[in-house]
Amino acid sequence: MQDRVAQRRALLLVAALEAFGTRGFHAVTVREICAGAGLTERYFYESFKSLEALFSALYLQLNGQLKQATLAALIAANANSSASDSSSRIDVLAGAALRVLLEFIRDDPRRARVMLIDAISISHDVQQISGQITREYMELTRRFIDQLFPDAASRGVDLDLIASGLLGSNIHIATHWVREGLKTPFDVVLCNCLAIYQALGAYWPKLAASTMPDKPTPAA
Amino acid sequence: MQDRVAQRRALLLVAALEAFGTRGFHAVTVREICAGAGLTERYFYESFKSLEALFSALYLQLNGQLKQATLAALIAANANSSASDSSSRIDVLAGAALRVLLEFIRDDPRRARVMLIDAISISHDVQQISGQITREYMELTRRFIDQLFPDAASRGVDLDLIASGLLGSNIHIATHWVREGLKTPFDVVLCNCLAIYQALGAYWPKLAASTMPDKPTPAA
DNA sequence: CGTGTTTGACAATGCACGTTGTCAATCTAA
DNA sequence: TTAGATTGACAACGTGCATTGTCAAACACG
Repeated sequence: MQDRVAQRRALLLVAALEAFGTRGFHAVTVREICAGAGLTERYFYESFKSLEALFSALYLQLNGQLKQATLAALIAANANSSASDSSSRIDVLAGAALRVLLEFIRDDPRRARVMLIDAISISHDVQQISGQITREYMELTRRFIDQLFPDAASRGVDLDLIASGLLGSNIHIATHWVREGLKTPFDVVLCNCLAIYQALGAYWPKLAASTMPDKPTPAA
Repeated sequence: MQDRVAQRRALLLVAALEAFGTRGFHAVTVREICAGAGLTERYFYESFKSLEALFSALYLQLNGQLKQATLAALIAANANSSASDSSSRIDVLAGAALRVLLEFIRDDPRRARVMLIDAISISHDVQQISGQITREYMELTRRFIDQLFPDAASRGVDLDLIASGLLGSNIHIATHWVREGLKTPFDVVLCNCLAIYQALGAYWPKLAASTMPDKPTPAA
């Protein structure tokens, strides 16, 4: 009965989120997962080839949820602000995406451990997946910037790097937030994440205008 | 002879950088470390209680080097630019610190794996250390901002969060850089890292002036 | 020289885990 | 009811590793 198999698989994923999300990937064993899911080892191998495979499945599941929510929010936000200036479109679009991300983490901080911390340090296979997903988010950010400031591809400015930096700032702020027990109010976190986008948005025209002046290069 | 012990310890640290920095902490065994160092297991336990202890020692060593170089560069840069406006002091100070960081990574990318990737996902003990060090860098960044823009502690702006974000952008850009084989030119990476600081610096006065307006809050 | 310490190679132990297998209990369907 | 599939508890095997121990060679120094 394939229904039953899928249900067990789902149970395993729930147990995986609990185990990986609280103790971290490398502190978890197959037996623990099975105990958490109320199943025996046999049913683990029924659905997953290894712990890594389970982790990958969980990671992909979480990312699917987040991506779907993000895209939905972006579409909704875009509809509401089609005729605004660049500055307030940043507020609306980046704000909507950031809100979804932070809610996703706040609603279940175990996700942060899985998606933001462990995913990048496990085996090569998982790093491959995480790298791919990171690139997707970078691409989203890059297009976002590119659309708002078509003149941004000026000399010396690398949109991929800026996008990577923005992504990194979100990731780091979110993990730091979780690590401190979410004690900083949600809106404060959101505002300050957004402030970095806003600052870059405000600064961008200047960047595009100037030729990115050489900095003093004291003794390489 | 205590000289000999210290020398073996140093050999182990060299081997640790190679092993941890290329294959990652969890893919490394005591035996591999010993083989890499040309020593036998006994001398491992002579200097370290466990692989984790070795990793911690390596991590602290690398951070000591980086911190020392960073502070030296900041002092030197500060001396050269004591009488400039805020904007160019950002260029000089943040540029100097960023240059040191990126050189540190470029000169030996294995350090990135140890310091930026693995350190945050290993056992609780190591995470404690890494959290402490992260806080140090955040504190440095925070003071840096605070000094340049004393009016920055305005309503809704959390300097810790901004500092965390800046740190995260540097970390993410650096790891991304390494992951792509350092193919992006050094100066481009530096400029774009710096651009985020510059953007925030330019944006800060506006932030402090306005009351951090409420963003539209579409369906929390 | 020769004694005691340091070194190097490696065997031995023990543990934790992944993985597969056994077997009886339970459920399903005719 | 009964044959066959499904389930659950758990034993069994093999592996890989950390950690400790053995022993002989090399060395340091009186």
